[in-house]
Amino acid sequence: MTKTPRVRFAPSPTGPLHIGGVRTALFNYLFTKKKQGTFVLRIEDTDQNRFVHGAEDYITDALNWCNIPFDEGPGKDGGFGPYRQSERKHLYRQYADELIAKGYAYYAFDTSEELEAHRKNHEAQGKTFIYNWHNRAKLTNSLSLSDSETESKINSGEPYVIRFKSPQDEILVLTDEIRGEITIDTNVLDDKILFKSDGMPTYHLANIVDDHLMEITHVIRGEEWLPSLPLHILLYRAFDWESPKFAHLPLILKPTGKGKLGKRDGIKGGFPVFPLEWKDPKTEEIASGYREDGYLPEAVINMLAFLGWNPGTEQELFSLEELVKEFDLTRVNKAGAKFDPEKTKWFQQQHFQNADINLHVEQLKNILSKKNISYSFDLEEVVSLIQERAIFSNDLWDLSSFLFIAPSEYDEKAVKKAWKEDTPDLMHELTRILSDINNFTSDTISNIVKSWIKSKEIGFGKIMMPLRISLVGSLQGPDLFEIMSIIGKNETIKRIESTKEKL
RNA sequence: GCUCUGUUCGUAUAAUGGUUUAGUACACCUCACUUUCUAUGAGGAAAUAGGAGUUCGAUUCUCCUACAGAGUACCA
Repeated sequence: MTKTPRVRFAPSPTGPLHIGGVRTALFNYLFTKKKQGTFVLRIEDTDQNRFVHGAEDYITDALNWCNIPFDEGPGKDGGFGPYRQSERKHLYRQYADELIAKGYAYYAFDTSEELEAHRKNHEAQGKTFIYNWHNRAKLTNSLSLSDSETESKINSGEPYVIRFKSPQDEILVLTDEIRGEITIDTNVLDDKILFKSDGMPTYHLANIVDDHLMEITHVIRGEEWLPSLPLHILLYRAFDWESPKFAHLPLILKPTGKGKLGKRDGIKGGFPVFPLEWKDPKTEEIASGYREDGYLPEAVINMLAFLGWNPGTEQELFSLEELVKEFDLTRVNKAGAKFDPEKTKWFQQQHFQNADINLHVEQLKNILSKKNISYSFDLEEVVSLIQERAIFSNDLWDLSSFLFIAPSEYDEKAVKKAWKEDTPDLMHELTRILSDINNFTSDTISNIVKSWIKSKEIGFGKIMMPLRISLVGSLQGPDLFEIMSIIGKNETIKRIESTKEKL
């Protein structure tokens, strides 16, 4: 009997959460929800220098918008709080001390400058400087110094860090849920700092302590953490704690070129890399977000889920519930995936088409009231007319604005193509025909107008194109007869006549 | 440099030690539909990085090479 999982998403509040982070959160969510487990949000703010105001709110807002809210986290205590590492500061020191007492860690007094000099020195000789068994006896630490020397240095207030004493001559075989076995020689590991001279733990210590204390069963995180896995496993061993299972997700790469997806790629490619819009508090710079660009959260989630995962069937369109049901960590890919903005748009289009029409009616209503536009149409009719050509909610307005506002300018190319010498006369005749129609529905208009055109033995384009220009302003848009029935007889005739005058 | 990880059409991916002419989707091209622009439908082109080995048989397993990514901070 396996216990219900507890997973955590542990971002640091150094800026807006980008879609790679959202995907990590999503995979955690899907994994744990499939087994009725718990999704914990933990804020890793041990580096006070990089703290960005508003970033934490952004993270929770983004998760909520995506419909993957956390069960436990800041403001939602589940008995394992607090959930910000800055608020757990007092906890970590004792664990570092425990490791020292057990001989798994030691004090080190080397300054950053000294270490930097060593690195440069080694580099010049073509070697790599690693702070570990190889040379720690030659450096300034509690292993090379006598106990009294160490004590006096500490008592005199000299700054120090606590380092992990990584073992010598050991081959570690680690298991990753996605990648399988990973082999590593401990001799290439360095003695990572666990506790900084500013009194804060580093990521590694805080992470292991918190995962243990919060009873995390599965650590699902980005591939960039894979190189730290040996250290983390070693730490669990040193504490004599049961280690959670680990899964490292493939990275999301730039759509073109090399490297992982970054903020600049979005600007360059004209697509958002953030779920929500973000305004940098310092530079006032605005980074666009999927929400503000009109994407549905379902579409973003669906797209993200398919970056590095697939259900093994040919189904591509999934609701969140379906994803929860189908998700399986073993079906996650190992290789990094290039991000595809086009495919994202396709997911959006599909979800937009499948969405409830009332949602679109509401959206359009909001847009209209924002623009202060009064109308007398049935908006549901308007939406059903244009829905199939819309991808984003803003398209709803772009595609229907001509219904609400008569065209005042006409597309030049269209006019040149369609407005000929005999057009005014034909249009005049058309208005007379239209005005005689009593039942002004699209079917009736269509029948009457079409048979009139046929009887005149001229091409459809001769009538339909100038008519479209009159009603729409350009040679675009949905079915003309539907348009006429929505805007009504009077408006239709009015538009034809005013166009005739202007052209 | 060193360590780890990875490599199937342009992109995301499926499949299996043999029933595969390697499937699907996006993008691309062609055609159809249409009064126009979309949308839609039908069709097309397009891939197992290279080399060796194991095997009756490898895209699938092993090794080497190449390439790519990540890590290599008192950042997470």
